[in-house]
Amino acid sequence: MKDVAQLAGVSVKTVSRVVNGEPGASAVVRERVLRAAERLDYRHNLGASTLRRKDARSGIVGALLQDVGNSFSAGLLRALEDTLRPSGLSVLAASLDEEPERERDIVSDLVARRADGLVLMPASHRHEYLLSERRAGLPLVFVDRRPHGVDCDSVTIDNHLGADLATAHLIAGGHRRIAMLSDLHEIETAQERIAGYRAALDKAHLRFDPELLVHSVRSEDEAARVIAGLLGTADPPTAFVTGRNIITIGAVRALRAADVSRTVALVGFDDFPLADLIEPALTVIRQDVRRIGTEVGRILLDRLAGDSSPPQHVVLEPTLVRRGSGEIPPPA
Amino acid sequence: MKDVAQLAGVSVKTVSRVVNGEPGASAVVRERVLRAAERLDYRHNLGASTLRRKDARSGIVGALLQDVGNSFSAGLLRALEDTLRPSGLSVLAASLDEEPERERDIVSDLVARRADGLVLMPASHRHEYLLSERRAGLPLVFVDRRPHGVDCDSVTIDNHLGADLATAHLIAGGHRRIAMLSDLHEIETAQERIAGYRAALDKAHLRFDPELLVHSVRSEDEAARVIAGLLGTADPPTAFVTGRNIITIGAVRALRAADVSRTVALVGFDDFPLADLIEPALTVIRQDVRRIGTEVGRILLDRLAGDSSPPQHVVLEPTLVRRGSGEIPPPA
DNA sequence: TGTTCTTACGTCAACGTTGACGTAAGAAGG
DNA sequence: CCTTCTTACGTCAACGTTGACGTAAGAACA
Repeated sequence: MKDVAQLAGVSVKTVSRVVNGEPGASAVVRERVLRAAERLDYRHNLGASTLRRKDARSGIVGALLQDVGNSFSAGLLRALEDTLRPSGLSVLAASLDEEPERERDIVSDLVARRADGLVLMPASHRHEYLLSERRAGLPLVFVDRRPHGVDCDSVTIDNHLGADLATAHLIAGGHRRIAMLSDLHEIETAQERIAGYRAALDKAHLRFDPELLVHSVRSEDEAARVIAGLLGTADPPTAFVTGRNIITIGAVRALRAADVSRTVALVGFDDFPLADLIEPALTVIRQDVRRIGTEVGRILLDRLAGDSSPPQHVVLEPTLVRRGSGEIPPPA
Repeated sequence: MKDVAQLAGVSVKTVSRVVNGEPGASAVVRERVLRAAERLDYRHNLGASTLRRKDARSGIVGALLQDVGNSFSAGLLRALEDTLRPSGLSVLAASLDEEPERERDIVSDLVARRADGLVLMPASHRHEYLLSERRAGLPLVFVDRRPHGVDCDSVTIDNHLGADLATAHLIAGGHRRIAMLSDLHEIETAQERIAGYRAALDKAHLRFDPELLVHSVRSEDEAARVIAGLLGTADPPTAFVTGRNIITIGAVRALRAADVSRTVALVGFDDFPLADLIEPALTVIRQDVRRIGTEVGRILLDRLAGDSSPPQHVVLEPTLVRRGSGEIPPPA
């Protein structure tokens, strides 16, 4: 900036004015400054700028997601980006892979970077460590999972309802032995889905069989193995509810492998691209990822605009999408 | 920092030493400083730190991708993140949606943020605007598309080969009327794939029929419409090559709708989750997304470590994955 | 014993920028 | 004509941090 000022024959402050489009610089000077900046390949230093400015917005929002490579996190990231960029915010994305330690590290990095806000799909279960950031006024929006120990905004879906819908749908179709495969038990979302499953059984006065509930299924392969095992029992389930997209995929593979994909029913949690094209088309509980991301972005923007009302907890309702796999009747 | 220093009864410089883990602070003082920092909720200001430091690494790498929500960009982003984070780099991701203007805006934003490097899947066709950044030493790695007008590293796949493989595979299967649907014609990648398609036809001495080549297909729906149209002609194609994942999906839908998914062959460019589960399973040209991302990350890290050798142009070979849809023979 | 080295600090300026404030010259107003 | 206002600048300090350098006290050594 000093060099530009010298070349243009003005003071640094005038260069600053021109660069920031502030008034107080004549057209002639403005032109001269811009040419000098051009000649010297001058680039504004945003870091120095935000350091000096009072309102000091870094223009960065951190998005700590489960895995930016999977369709749920990726879709969320995209919706978030679309909502925030028009306001000049950039999104710094990170994958947590359910590792609480990573979460802490990345949060502290983002705090050190003076991120304007944080979107968190937490890997940890307790969030007291965020209290001081909240006190300092850092906007914080939880997504997909609720905050525990810190009072902040969140956007989640009604997991209980989703699993209930899935299970009840199968029951309505005549099934009485319905197995459920669920994600890591430490994840609250997974627990809620299990609760929804059990609630649907209860409502229908069906006995809960612990054999039919397998939790902490962590991979496609594991899901496939579990299903193969269940199918091999004396009194196998006639339908499955799968608690997460990768589990659903593992389930499809296992049902195919056992050649029962047209005779055993399946309702998956989470929709994904092509779910309607596989055979039979997958009946799923869909969460509107785009909507979730947009809500998160909106809340964040409101907070940044100064909204200091009490934390909101937006709970979106998932919907049942009937496509075939969930409408297979039990054997007569 | 000043406050921490005062509370701990030391100078700011000592606080700085403790915060940065530099030697020259006794255990007692260190402890006192840390406690004071804790008490005051002190957070290190990375912006100020990098401003002052000589080597001034911001720790940010920009990733300008086509759409962080689609599986290709998302997978790339994830691989990139995994490669860069161990070196303390965070990834700032952005979607370009094939809009050159966005690309410029975001690049200039990242330059102003003093990003340590840029990963670019460009929407623009000429890249001279990056010359000054390169001169300034900004590491720049193009991915999926080659740079034009700026000399920098790139990681691409051999698109010509990929389309050639796909087409030749269909020809070897007996097909003689093979249609190709391709992405936006301005995208070089799309042009290369068309060239590969034509080369395969030439090698087999098959006449190129312009009616069978449709470019600038931009959406799933458009792909479906185009295919429906082609199937309705007097001498319809017996096989399709689709130049991109969303086109492939549109094609699957159209073939299903016309009830010819088991009689018309299809080879898609780009693999995606579940491609093996649809019926018939999709034969595709697969690019190893993980590998691409890892290569990009590696090059970037090398450059940041001081490697100033001439730009590398890594070209990875895509592979044909036979699953069924591409092995359907032409009607007798 | 004096000399040199080491350790553990402190002081000060600078990184690139902008807010607060000052000022000179011309315009506007009486 | 003088006064006041406006415009177009310039000066200076400060944002939070760290590099360069200084120094006092004790350790090590001859």
